[in-house]
Amino acid sequence: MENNLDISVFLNSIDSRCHKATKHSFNKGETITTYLEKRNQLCILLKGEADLIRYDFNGNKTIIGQFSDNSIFGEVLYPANTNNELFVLAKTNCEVIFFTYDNLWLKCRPNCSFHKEFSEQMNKLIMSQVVELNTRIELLTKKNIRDKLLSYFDILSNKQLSKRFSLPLSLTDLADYLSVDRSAMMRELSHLIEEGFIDKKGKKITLLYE
Amino acid sequence: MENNLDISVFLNSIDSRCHKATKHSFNKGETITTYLEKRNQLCILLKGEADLIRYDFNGNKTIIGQFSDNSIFGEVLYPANTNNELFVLAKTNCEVIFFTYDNLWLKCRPNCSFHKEFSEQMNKLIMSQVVELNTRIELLTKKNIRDKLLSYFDILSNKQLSKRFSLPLSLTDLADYLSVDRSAMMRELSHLIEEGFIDKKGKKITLLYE
DNA sequence: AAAAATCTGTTGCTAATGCAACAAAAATAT
DNA sequence: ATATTTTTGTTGCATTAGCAACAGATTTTT
Repeated sequence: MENNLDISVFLNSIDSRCHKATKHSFNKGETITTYLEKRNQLCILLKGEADLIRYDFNGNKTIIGQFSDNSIFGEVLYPANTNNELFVLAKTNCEVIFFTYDNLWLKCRPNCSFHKEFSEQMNKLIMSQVVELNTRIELLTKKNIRDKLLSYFDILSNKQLSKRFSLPLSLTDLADYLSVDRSAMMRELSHLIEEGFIDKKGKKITLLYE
Repeated sequence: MENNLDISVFLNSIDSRCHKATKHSFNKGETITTYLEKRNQLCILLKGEADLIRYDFNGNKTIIGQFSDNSIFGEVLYPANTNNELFVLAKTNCEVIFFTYDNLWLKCRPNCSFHKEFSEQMNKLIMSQVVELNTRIELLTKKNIRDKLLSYFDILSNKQLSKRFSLPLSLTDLADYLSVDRSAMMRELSHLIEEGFIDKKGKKITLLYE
């Protein structure tokens, strides 16, 4: 928590301390960036929420990533990918820092104090991003919707230290996050309720087992 | 490539330059580490191949991660997770560097030259890990086996700069990586061949479209 | 306060996928 | 060189999950 504050303070100081970084604001609905072939952009979301959207060759839209405060994203973190169009869309008003990857590790001057701090903070930031990604993979590798839901609830329950917790996402977004059909997920939710595994009142979920 | 060499040289020097890191060797089949509640371990695989294995409450075994040279892994990169047992198994003989996360960012002394370099190299290492993870998520979020396979082939084709390339994994491992049933994947492969999308001779795949 | 957009909840149908089981081929160990 | 283990390939069957479509509730916009 304290750590999170530290990082926020640091991130908000970046653009005034380093001329290689630029800050931009976006309104809800605007496109923050597209992932093209140049593969050199790295971004930090200072404020707001944004989705990484994929349109595949069939024209299907999928939300493949969801970003909030202190999330990092950008082309450099993605595999070169020919057949998809990827772009980041502001879900709410956003503030974003942009870097060019090539410049990232070039020091302004030897022992530049900013870059030293930057390098350390960056490590923590990316590490927590890795935890997020591994969490998602943990869920995506479950073979059926029931296990995906139960594992997801389990993680939330752990995080909020209670068998009773509230969903941080809309059910529509949750279906995207777990990469399953929304209606199929709703059906499975109903079954879990019928069978007495969980209780659900709006966004409040209670685990009834163990 | 050159960059990779740099990193390897650096990584191999770690244990002689920092007393907080320890190097261990493992034989094929040995358990490198288990992910417990302590949540403080970070590891770098210097040499060899290892799998991150999950046994869930039903006793199902899944390979949820595959590591090779210069991969980083360990509890700190994983969500706290009660119901699963996770451990890393050596697929071949392995050399591994172990850190305790708490110690990671504590400098030996102010301006310790090792930790400066470490911090920078670590950034690159984790970033490439993030690319790997995003690649996997990109694949896992495809709704059907066909799209998973075609996207995977696409990425390989891009990487090896040719419509003709060879699979770096056994088909069994590939099914695990894509998190699908092996026999269902084999069936889909057959269909892709029948329908003339791809050609397959052992591990050599040729894309016949576009 | 009304209109528009988004989210929730449900259902029928169908295709896709997981599971079990087995045999042949290939790779590894003895 | 032979035995053992792992990988590949295939099939039938049952279940799951995707898709399409719709209505009511809720939220956001005007």
